[in-house]
Amino acid sequence: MARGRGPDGDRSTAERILAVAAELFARKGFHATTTREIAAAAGVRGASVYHHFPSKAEILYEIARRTMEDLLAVGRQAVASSAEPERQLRRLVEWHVHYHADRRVQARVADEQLDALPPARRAEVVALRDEYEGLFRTVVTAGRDRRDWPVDDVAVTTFAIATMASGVGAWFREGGRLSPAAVASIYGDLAVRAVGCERSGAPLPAAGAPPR
Amino acid sequence: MARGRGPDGDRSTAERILAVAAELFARKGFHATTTREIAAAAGVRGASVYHHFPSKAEILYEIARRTMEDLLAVGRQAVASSAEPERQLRRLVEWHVHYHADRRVQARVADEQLDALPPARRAEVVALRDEYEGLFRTVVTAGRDRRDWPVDDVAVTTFAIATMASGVGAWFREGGRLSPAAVASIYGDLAVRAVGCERSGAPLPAAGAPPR
DNA sequence: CGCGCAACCTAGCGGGCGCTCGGCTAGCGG
DNA sequence: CCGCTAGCCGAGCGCCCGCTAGGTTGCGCG
Repeated sequence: MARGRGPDGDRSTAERILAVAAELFARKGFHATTTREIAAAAGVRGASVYHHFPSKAEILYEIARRTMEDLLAVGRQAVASSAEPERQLRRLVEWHVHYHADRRVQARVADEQLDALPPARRAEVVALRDEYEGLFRTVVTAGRDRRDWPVDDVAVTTFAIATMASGVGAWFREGGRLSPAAVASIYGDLAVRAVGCERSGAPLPAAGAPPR
Repeated sequence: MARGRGPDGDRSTAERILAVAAELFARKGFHATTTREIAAAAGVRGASVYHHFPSKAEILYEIARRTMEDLLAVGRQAVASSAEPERQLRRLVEWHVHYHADRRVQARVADEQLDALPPARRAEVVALRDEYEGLFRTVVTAGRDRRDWPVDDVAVTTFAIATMASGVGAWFREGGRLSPAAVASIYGDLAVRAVGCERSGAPLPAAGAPPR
């Protein structure tokens, strides 16, 4: 039967499990969250969770993989949106921050809970993450080589900017003082100034939402 | 007896427990670490741990509190070392990074595992952390008001810089390509440029180690 | 209608967890 | 030389974890 559907129950049970598990993993961590809690939050009994997922770890994997795939797609479009390194970096950071603000729960899980995955699954997600970080590295390298950004060390600088931009997930709350777009713009400014390119630059045509 | 002491056994058992627990908490997280693992790594049996600490959570608390107290002391000296906001910010970031590189295990635990503490203990450590973050906020505010740094939003900027500087604990390894001082200097540059103060500035008399 | 199966349930297994109990032992003060 | 105690241990308690077995329900469909 399809009991979960209808006016009150939203989406399918599997999707509801993913949503509430992400919330719990983000708030308490993977190991501190029990399958019974996930089940209760999703409105089913413990055993029913295992009708949709083979293990607790696979729930985490599904959340993390989807999120990294989304982020990678957004990042690729950010880089493709211009040939100018400064614009590429600003868009990368803005969309990264925007995504982390919009979907902060999933993004935090994907950033912080990977160590809880079994090695093979962890490797899959880390591969996606490395590919994503490669976008930042490429753009910073291009800025240094073609636009003379005063970047001491590409690897360190890249990682520092990515870390900074991900940090937004730790404090951002929907409906707070600042909109996702406003926060994204602030982080974009910080990033382009940090790498030392001169122009303060108009914050791009629109600091708008990432695609999808 | 004082069995643990001597040529091979280092320090007291209590200190050894704190050291190996920090290592395990940093690598696998608090909830994924068992008291039996801590005991084995410290060279004692499980029951002996409870001769020195009343609970696993109190071990985490001791690590986190000590670390935040150290960091706060270092940060206060960084601010006191100059009256010029740019120098204060650079020193704050450099010493923060240097500390995170030198004691990355403890620092990561203090940054990332606080949610595992019981509420009262968590509040104590968070109070120290808030005081520490206040140093950054004060310096950024001073730079904006007295030196016209183009800071859009003090709270967001402060948090972004602190997040960036803490991120060094995720990748730094002793004996790698860069020394703690070199990494600290790079992060110092990134921070002062990010807030938009003009001078590239000599990297201060010495980007040396923090006190203590 | 009545079969098949997706969805969900109740009940509970096996195991590892944090932690405790009571006892042994070595070194120290008197 | 004896008694005290800090330090450590073996044994194990009680709990709750991830997960499973097997049954029930009711919709989709021929």
